[in-house]
Amino acid sequence: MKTNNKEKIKKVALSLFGQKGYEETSLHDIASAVGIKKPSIYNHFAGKEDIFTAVLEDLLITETTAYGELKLRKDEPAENLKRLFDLFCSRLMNTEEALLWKRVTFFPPEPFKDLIEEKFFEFEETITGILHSIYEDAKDFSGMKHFTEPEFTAAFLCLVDGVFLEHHYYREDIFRQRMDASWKVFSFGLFK
Amino acid sequence: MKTNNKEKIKKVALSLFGQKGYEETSLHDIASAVGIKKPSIYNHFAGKEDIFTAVLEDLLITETTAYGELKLRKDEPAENLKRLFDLFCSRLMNTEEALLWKRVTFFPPEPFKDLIEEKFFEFEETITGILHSIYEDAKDFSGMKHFTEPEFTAAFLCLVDGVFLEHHYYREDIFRQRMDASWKVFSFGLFK
DNA sequence: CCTACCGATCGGTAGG
DNA sequence: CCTACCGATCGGTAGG
Repeated sequence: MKTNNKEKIKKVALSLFGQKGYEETSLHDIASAVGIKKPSIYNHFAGKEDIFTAVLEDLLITETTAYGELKLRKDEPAENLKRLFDLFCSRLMNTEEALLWKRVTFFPPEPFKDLIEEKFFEFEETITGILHSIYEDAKDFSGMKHFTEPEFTAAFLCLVDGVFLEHHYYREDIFRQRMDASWKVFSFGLFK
Repeated sequence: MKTNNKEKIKKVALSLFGQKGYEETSLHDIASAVGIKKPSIYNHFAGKEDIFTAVLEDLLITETTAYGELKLRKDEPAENLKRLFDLFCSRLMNTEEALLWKRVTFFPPEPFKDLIEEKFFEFEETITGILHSIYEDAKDFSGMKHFTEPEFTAAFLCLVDGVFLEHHYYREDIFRQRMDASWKVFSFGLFK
């Protein structure tokens, strides 16, 4: 049984950076959660910043893959948009990645400001790409009111950003009610 | 000319806590921005936590006052809702309080979790109260589609939460476009 | 309001 | 993978 402490460190760091933040998580915290002593971390990583970089890289791959696997159905824009919304909400509620992603996109630790901004726009392009396909279907679809693609995209991203933030504030049952109500008004606004 | 360093300390702390966060702001940072040495802070406050508590208290008073002064017009629900939305957006863009409020509601420093949660619900009640008056006007108003009050409230709060978050990500010109597009879809959803 | 100092904790290194 | 240690920085105190 190989222990593979390098993977363990990344896993623990993902969790602790998400819960407490980068600066508030010490290498001692990480090491003791893994079951080793602090200096042993340096066998696997060049330092604390190196751990963060590795964790963030894994996170982006995980997220991009998850959205890339979303199956869209031809000529079903309303259905497709709902699927994207549901995938977003479920990842938000069920993955450790979401917590760290929320933290670092909102309040990036100083040394990583540029890196995180870059990753943020990379991730947003993935979502924007999916929205583009859906819009292409929807613009000729009689069921949708007239919106430009930037309006369509902006309104959807604002909806998910609102949901994203509220997931942080409310208990799950209240959160679900709010999510449903917001979706209802949004889809009433978008579709005839 | 009285220097009034106690007020200076609060002002500087509001700004630094907002920009860098509570844990990442040192008493040395605060003191040197005020133009004094670190131990002199203890003439005005019992410690770092005491400064934070005082700043947060002032912040809540400022915000509650600002929303309390919002003038609503009888039987103009759509107009009133837009005013509330605009007040929210303008405070978001123009006050230092908004940055600190974003930070601490989203990722409260450990020692203040309970205090901040309490203040959060207190502030939300202020907004919910305003939305209640607007809904009372709107529910008999033929221009609004049928939504329950919880749906109405949830959808509005999700909209402003989305805007709140996006203000952080985008430059002002892009932010304004997104804000306008989101409001457009939202109001199409709410009103006939 | 200051200088001088405290114990604790941080990321990181030496050396095995 | 460990023990033992480093210089820097933290919040806070003594004493004037």
